[in-house]
Amino acid sequence: MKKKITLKQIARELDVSVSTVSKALSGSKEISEDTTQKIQAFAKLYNYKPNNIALSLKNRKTKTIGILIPEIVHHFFSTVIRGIERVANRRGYNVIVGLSNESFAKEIINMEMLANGSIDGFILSISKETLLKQDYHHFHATINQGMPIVMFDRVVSEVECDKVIVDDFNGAVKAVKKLIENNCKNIALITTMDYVSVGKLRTQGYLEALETNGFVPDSNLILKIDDSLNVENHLEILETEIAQFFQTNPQIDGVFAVNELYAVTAMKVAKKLGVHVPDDIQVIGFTDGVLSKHATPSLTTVSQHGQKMGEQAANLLIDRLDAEDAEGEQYFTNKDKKSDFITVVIETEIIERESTK
Amino acid sequence: MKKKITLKQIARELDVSVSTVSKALSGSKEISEDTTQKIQAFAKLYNYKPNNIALSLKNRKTKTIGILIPEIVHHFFSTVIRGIERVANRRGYNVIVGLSNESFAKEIINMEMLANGSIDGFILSISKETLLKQDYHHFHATINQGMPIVMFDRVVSEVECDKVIVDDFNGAVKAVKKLIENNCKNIALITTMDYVSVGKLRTQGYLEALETNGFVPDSNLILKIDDSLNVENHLEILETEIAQFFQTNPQIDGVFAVNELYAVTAMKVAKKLGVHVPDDIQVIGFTDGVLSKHATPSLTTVSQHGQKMGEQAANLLIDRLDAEDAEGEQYFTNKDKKSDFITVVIETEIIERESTK
DNA sequence: ATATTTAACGAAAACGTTTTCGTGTTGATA
DNA sequence: TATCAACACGAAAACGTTTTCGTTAAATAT
Repeated sequence: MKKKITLKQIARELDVSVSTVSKALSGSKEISEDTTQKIQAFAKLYNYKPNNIALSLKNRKTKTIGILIPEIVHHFFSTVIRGIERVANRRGYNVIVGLSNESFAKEIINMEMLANGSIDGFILSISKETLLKQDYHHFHATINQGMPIVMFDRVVSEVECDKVIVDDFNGAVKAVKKLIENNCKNIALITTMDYVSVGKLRTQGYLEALETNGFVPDSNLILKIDDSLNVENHLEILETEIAQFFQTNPQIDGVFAVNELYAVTAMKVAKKLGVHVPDDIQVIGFTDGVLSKHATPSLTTVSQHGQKMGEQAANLLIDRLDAEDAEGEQYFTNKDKKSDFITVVIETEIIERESTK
Repeated sequence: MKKKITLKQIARELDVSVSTVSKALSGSKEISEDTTQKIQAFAKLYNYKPNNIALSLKNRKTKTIGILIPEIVHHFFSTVIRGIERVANRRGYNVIVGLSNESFAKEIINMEMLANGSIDGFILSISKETLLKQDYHHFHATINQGMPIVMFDRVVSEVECDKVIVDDFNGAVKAVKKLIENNCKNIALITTMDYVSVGKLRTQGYLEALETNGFVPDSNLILKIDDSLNVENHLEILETEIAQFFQTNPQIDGVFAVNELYAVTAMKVAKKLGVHVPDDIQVIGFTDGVLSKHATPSLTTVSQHGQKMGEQAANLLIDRLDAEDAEGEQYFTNKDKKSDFITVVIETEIIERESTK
C-alpha cells in the first residue's frame, strides 16, 4: 500500500528543500530548469497531489459549500442539489450535505458542525420546525461570523442574506386562472398549514386569482392538511380527508393543490369516487416531479425548476465567496456594501398535461 | 462581524500560552482550577469551537466520508444517502457528495478531488459508463492509497472491498414465482441492457424462476431497453417500445420489470391498449419508490431497502475506519487480515399492492 | 580588482490544533 | 538546610502547504 506522498518526502528523496519542491511544482522560475524537471518527473511518477486539508488550513478557505436541507428523499430537493453540484463542480467547489429532517435541533447541530471551518458558505432551506418556532438565531450567528448564507425556497424575511425563491404567489395565480379559463366554477384548494411560507404564498395566490376574476372565495373549498406528520407514511389519512372533502363538496370541478402528492392523491380519490379527471374535475399541482409526469392521467403542474434554483443559489454564493477574497475583508467592512443582498425569483410556468382540458 | 475566535486569541487575551488554553478547555488537570475556570468561561462567552480543518490536519483524518453516486434525482439513491447520513451523523461523521452523472470521467475527477485528504473513505455506486468500459483502475488506485471503499448496489467482483448489495437474483425469482402462483402463463420481462450488473442478475432470476417451474423461457417475451439515454427524457420512446411489445405478444398476462419506471409505464401502456391491470395482466416491479406507491393501480414491487443499504454501507466503512486508528497501521500491514472484506446481502421481499391479484 | 547584480536555493513563518517535554515555583521531607 | 516531589505552566514540534525573506555563489559591471 502506497500512502499518499508529501512534499517533505519528495524533498528528502531528492535532497532538496520543501520550498524548492513546492516552487518547482508550481513552475516558479526561481528554480532551475534541471531541478524543476527532476522534481516534476518524480512527482508525476509518485502521483503527487497536494493535500486539500493543508491547503484549506493555509488559505483559510475550503472550497466546499454546505447544503442543509430538510429532506433528501424528495424530488424537489434532490433536484436542487443536482443544480448546486453542477455549478459548484464547474467552479471548483465541493458540496457537503446535511439533513435537518425538518428538525430545529438537527438544523442547529448540522450548522455548528459545518460552520467550524469545514465549509466556506451555506445553501439551505429552512426546516418546518424552525419556521414554526420562528427562531432564527443560528442563521444570524453564522452570518455574523462572516459565513455567507444563501436560502432557497423556504426563506424568511427576518434573515438578511441572498435568497432564491420561486414565484409561489404568481404560480398559484396562474394555475387558478387556468382552471377558471377552463370553465371551472368551484375551484378547491388543497394546501398545508400556514407556517410554511411557500404554502401560505400559494394559498394567497389562489385567493387573489379567485377575487380578481369575480369569484368569492369559499372557505369550505379550502382543505388544510396537517403535514406535521410525514404524509408519506400516512397516506390513508390523506386519502380519507380528501374523500370526505370531495363528498361534502360535490360541486367541486377544479382542484389546485400546493404540491404534487396532494394533487395525485386527489386524482386517485376522485377516480375511486367515480369522478372523472379531467372531464368532471380538473386538477393542477405544484412542483414538477416524477409523480406528475408518470401519473395516469398525467398531472398538469406549476413547474418549480429546482435545478435552476440550485444553480442560481450556487452562483450567488460562489460569486460572493470569490468577491470576498478578491477584495479581501474590505468587501465586508465596507459599510456601503453592507446589505446588498439579492433575492432571485424564478418564474414559474404551467406544464399542461392530461389532468386539465 | 465577529470572526471565529482561535486558541491563540484567547491565549493573548488572557495572557497565557496556547497550550494552557488547549489543556484548560479539554479539562486537563495539569491546569489549576482558577485558570481553567477563567479560560472556559472566556471560551464559552466567545463561543469558541475548535477549527475542524486544523484538527483534520493534525489527526490526519477528516471524519467525513465521501459518497459518489451516478445520479441524485433518483428515489433509490437518495434513500441510500439518507441511510448513510443517518449513521454517519450518529457516529460523528459528515458526508460529502459527488455525482458521476453516469460518466466515467466525472467519476474519476470526483474521486481524485476527494481522495486528496478531504475524506477518510468512500461509499459509492459505479457509473454505467465505467461498468461498460470495465475500467476499474481508479478504484484500485484509491484503495491502494489506503483509502477504504464500500460499494453498494452496482458492484463489481474485480474490486476487492466491502460491498452492500440487494439480492437481485432471488428478488427476481420471488417476483416471477409470485406471478406464476397467480396463474400467469406468459410472463414477460422488461429489462435493461446487460452491462449493468443488477439488470443482469434480475434477468437471470427471471429465467431461473421460469425454468424451475417448468416454463420454457421465450426470448420474444423479453424486452431489453437501451437505457444509455436518460429514459426520463425519452418517455415516449419507452412507451411506444412497450406498446409494440405488448401488441406483438398479446398472450402476455404477467410482467416483471427490473425497475419501477418500466413497470409503471407498462401499466400505463396497458391501460391505453384497453388491457386491465391486474385482471388481464399482472405487473411486478423492482425498487419500492414513490411511483410504485402512488401509481393507480399501485404497483406490487420487490423492495430494495435503499435506506438499509446506506446504513449498512456506512457502518461497514466506519467500522473499518475506527478499527484503523484503534489498531494503528498494524491493522493493514497485518497480512492475515488483508482481505477480510465483507459483502452484505440485503434480503428483498415482495410488497403486494394492486397490480397483482 | 572591487562592487553589484542575478540565479538558485533554503530557512522560517504561518494557518489552528494537540501533545510531549521541559522548567521554574512551591511545599514538604529528610 | 538541602532535596525532592508536586504543581502550574510554557516552548516547541507536528500535521502539509505556500510564501516571504534571506543567503550563497557565480556572473556581470565598474
